Amino acid sequence: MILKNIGKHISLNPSEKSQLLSLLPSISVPKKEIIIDQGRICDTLFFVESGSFRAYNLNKDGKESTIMFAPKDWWVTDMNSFLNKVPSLLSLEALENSMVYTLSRSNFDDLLNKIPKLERFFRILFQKAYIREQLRVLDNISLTTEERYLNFIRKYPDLAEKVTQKQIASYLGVTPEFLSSVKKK
Amino acid sequence: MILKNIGKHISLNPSEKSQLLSLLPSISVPKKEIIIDQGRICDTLFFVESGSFRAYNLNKDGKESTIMFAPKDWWVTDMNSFLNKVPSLLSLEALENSMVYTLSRSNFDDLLNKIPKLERFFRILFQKAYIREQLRVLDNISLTTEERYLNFIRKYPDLAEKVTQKQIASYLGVTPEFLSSVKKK
DNA sequence: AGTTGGGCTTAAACTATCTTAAGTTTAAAT
DNA sequence: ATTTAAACTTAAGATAGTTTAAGCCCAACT
Repeated sequence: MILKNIGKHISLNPSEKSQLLSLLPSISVPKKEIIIDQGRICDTLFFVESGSFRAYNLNKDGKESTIMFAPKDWWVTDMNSFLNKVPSLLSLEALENSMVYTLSRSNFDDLLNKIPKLERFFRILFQKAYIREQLRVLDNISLTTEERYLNFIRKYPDLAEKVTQKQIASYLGVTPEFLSSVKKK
Repeated sequence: MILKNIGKHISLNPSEKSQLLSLLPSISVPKKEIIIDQGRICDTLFFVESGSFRAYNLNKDGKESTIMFAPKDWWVTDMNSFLNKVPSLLSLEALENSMVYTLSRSNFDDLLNKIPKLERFFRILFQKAYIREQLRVLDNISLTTEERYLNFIRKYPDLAEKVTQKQIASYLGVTPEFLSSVKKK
């Protein structure tokens, strides 16, 4: 699945494929396990082969904000921590039993040097990630909670069934109580 | 300035530099001129050599939302429109008399093929843009208007003086009246 | 079977933010 | 310099969202 994901944007020969896979050990993650800890430096980039994850931030008052969901076939990490070696702002938790490939920061750097085509792959990946986040910002500053909720279930219908409403509320930036009242309308 | 900007992440030889510059005509843009029109496909990537810009979206009710500011030394476009050839969601307007380099989509593709090192440059550029937008999303869903306003003037002190409060309010996602009352506190 | 805890709903009281509208200040244009 | 339009402020009343608290349902544990 990870090769197919990369194959969407670039094509690798068999030797490059095996080289890549050798630097990407996979691990299985049971439901509720946390693979990125807020406050620690995160030096691993993950690819979700199966299952799904939720990334959330906990503020000083204990309020939880869901930064992103990572369903299968997604790359995920705290990119700021991964790139700049600063403490992570988020924790990443498995929503269900999952399988991920792990790419360490040093292997990431090595891979980009050994297989320069991967620069293009990640360039496109981050370009799309940037677009996605920018659209989310626009949603956040211009739409009502109801519109954002409808957008969410339209864009991620599968996720919407898998996660709790409390988590959806914290993704939208409202309380679960208010989301509940919005849904009733 | 644009060569210095690129030099932050990769190094180009003189021939590459001249090849690059030959594909990046520069234009001067008078204050208030619009160089990206919401609704039209945007096939140009801009680099702000001097001056500054504001990108905003206008919704059906005429409400304006500021998606981003682009001060000098920034790359800017409607990335979704540029990459996917869909109508632009934003208009880009000069805040003052400015100078920009323009890179067309076809020259962009050509350059990346001719100078593969640029893949790395843009990979890093988009990686940082993604991080920035993700932090802004977290701000939007977890902070109060007051906190977001203070963050804004702390992160962009120069911009905060150059733009109107109406524009800052529409960047934060609140009305100018409310921002005014927040400032009074 | 009984208990515990989490997630969902409802409701009341409270706070944040919007809308509208008026008055004032600032900046642009003549 | 005068005029005009836009930006900023203020304030009152409306709507959106939070907080707290209670109750219900369902799954997990004892």
